[in-house]
Amino acid sequence: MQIGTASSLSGVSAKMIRHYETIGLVPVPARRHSNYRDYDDDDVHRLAFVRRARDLGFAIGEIRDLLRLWADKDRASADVRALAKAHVADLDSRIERLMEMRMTLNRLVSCCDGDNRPHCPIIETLAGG
Amino acid sequence: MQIGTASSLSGVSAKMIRHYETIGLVPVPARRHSNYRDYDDDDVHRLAFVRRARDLGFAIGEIRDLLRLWADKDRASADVRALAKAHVADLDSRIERLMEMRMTLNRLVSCCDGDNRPHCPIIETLAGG
DNA sequence: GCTTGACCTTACCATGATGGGAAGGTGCAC
DNA sequence: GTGCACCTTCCCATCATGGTAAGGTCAAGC
Repeated sequence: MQIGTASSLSGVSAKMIRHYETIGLVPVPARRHSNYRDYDDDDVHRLAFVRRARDLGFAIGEIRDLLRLWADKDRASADVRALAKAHVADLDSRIERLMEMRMTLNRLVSCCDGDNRPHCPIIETLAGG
Repeated sequence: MQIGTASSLSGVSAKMIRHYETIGLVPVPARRHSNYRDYDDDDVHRLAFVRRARDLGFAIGEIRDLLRLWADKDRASADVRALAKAHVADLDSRIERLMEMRMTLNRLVSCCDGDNRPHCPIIETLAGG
């Protein structure tokens, strides 16, 4: 099938499919005599795998590892689990950081009158007041 | 003062100070005859403002607005408040998205034995199983 | 046979915030 | 007068993604 078909079946844009190919995340597909890329069901399956991993926030490097583990029929599930737990820890710290921002900002917002007068604790805090 | 001094006083790297200058976030400073940039306390104050806003997760475009509001002595605090609330909403959706990822992943991790055997619900889920 | 339109190809540029490095100028202290 | 710390500009890289331009391919319809 052509890249457009593989794209709609996998949920990965044609642009990104080509990109994943150039960075070596997915194998180089066969070409027809038209020079069009030619994908099969396995390719689509792999692309859908990548998309799901991206949806869970895994970075490209981690997805590379996940694809290797997926292909390795003798893998230890402990390896996958460790990778996933590391990613959860990463998510945790990002969430915590964002929540700190939110808490600080919410505190400032609740202190701000929000009227027509210029006095504003938000700006004052940013200004180092 | 030189850019290095302004950098340590404001907490913004010299690299980023120059960057903020080229994108017009901060004004072009005076130059000495050596062609070195020359900053004063107001510049440092503004840079520290930018850094605090960045620390709260504001994007450059929002910081541009905040700087304008800061400079406008007749601003309505409601305008600042609205900007901050919009940013809080943005933080909320990012947090929610990350928490969804974390929840899904944690569920998978808890279903995974994490032993030497290859069977792994994490990989299977990614594979669309 | 020729046109039209949908698809494909590569190549380049952009985002946003930041860092790295190269090649070279400035200025002060010893 | 040399060495060192600082500065300058310019270019490149990240990460994942999108856009656009210029051109090739192919099938359907006239």
